[in-house]
Amino acid sequence: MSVVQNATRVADPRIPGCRHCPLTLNSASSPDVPVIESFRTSHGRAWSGDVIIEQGSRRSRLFTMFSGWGIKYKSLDSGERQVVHVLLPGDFVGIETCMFGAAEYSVQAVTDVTFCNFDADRFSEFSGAPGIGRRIMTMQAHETSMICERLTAIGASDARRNIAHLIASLHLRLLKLGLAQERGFRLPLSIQQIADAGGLTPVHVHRVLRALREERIVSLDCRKIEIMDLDGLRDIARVVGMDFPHDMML
Amino acid sequence: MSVVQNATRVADPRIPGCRHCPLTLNSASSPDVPVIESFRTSHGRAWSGDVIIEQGSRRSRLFTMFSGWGIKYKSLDSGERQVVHVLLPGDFVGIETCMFGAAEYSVQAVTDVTFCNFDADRFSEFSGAPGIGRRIMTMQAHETSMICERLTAIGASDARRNIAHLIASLHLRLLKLGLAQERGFRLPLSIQQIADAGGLTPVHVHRVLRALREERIVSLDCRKIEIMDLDGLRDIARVVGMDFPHDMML
DNA sequence: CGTCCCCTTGAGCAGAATCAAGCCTAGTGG
DNA sequence: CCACTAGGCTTGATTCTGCTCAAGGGGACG
Repeated sequence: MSVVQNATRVADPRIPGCRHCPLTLNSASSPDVPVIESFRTSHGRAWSGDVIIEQGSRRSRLFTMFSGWGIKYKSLDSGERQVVHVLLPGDFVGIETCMFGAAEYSVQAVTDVTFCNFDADRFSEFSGAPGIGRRIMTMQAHETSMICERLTAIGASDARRNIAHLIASLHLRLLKLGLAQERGFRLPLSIQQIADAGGLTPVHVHRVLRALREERIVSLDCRKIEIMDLDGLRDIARVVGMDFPHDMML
Repeated sequence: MSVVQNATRVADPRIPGCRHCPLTLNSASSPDVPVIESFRTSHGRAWSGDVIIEQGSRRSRLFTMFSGWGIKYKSLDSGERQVVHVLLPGDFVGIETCMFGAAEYSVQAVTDVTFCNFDADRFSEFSGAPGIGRRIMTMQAHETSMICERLTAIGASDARRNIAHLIASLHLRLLKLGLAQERGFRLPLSIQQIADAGGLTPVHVHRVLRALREERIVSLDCRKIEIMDLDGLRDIARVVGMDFPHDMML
């Protein structure tokens, strides 16, 4: 769980581009693409467990996830931590470090991860470029919307809906990325990380998952989610607002 | 608690402009201001308890709070609701209704409220205008950051820190707006609304507040917060990251 | 003066946390 | 090749934080 120092500069010629990145997605012919490309600096790579951005750091970073899973979390002095967002391919990371000059969150690689770096020092030039600002705004709004759903699932629901919502919303995101089947998907988060995302203890998460398995809704085994009853799952998870899939406005 | 239909069109010549609005704050001489003004359509007004935006509504709305308090919340079918953000003068409301075409949250007036409307139909033109996109992005990022702090206070803390954090962060925001004293401020939220913001029950909120009063930290009486021990309050409330006041980058 | 609403307080309950132990797998070193 | 260790998952027993239910009190308003 060491802090990555030089991941930024590890270029990997095998990475062709951000297939999933909403910055460029479905925009092959857009005039914005060359602009975006001109701010891309390098590719990076981190290993499972590495802390890619450390809360409190004054270093600005900006990248899009290319492959793998990450978590964005806040730590408390008490040792608790709250996972605020799960990072998947395509996610844009580090805007706050550019805007506020310091990292409000830590970012940790859950699996091995590859990402595409942007020139954080030229963020304001980048975000001010015609067309780009709106793309960033849209991704931001999308992420905020997901965070609010988590907030609601944690604050206004019991552990059962909380966990169900976490699974259902990850499933939805992965489906859109083509990284999940209807029937299930690989969930590389540890029970501890799931607990940190749900504001629960690992012990209790386990009990909830066992209950959901016994009810033949979902089961988690060997880091794989098997969805036995998708409708049932979504029914438990339902947070009003999930009815609006808010497709990207790009 | 009726839904406001025509609040949008109630112009009030007494409202001179958005004194607190970060869209225009400290920017009297900026070339962006005339652009911003050209998208302002009217002033609005709503009364305590009015629902200004109703979750699920397909009507796009865009306004900045001019005076008064509001809450932005998500409702669940179970009848629970989660307050996601407390709206204060200067806050920019409704971006999601413009971007996603539907309201993911309800917005309710806590006190009587006045606000400045923008032309929601021309949102994409507005946000694409040079200089404006970045201003909106910054406000968005700022709000998201506050929501994440709430998420952390709710998910990774006990009720005591949760409530302390709510009070301390409102205090900080109000101080910046010049709407609070060091020693206290008016808090027009009902216990029920505080509970909805904290993911707690009114009964328990009350008990926590009583404990905080008995410890001579803060007391809430007649909708007024009296801060008896500011350092103590901030110490309880501490979420790492509150150390970075992330001043507006405008 | 009565009604309504919200705040306040108490008693009892339950959902989730804590504590603690056993298990399984992967990794390490003899 | 096997013994040993470490970390994470699983489970049970117990504790406690926060919820539910219920009843009393006080201010606003008709």
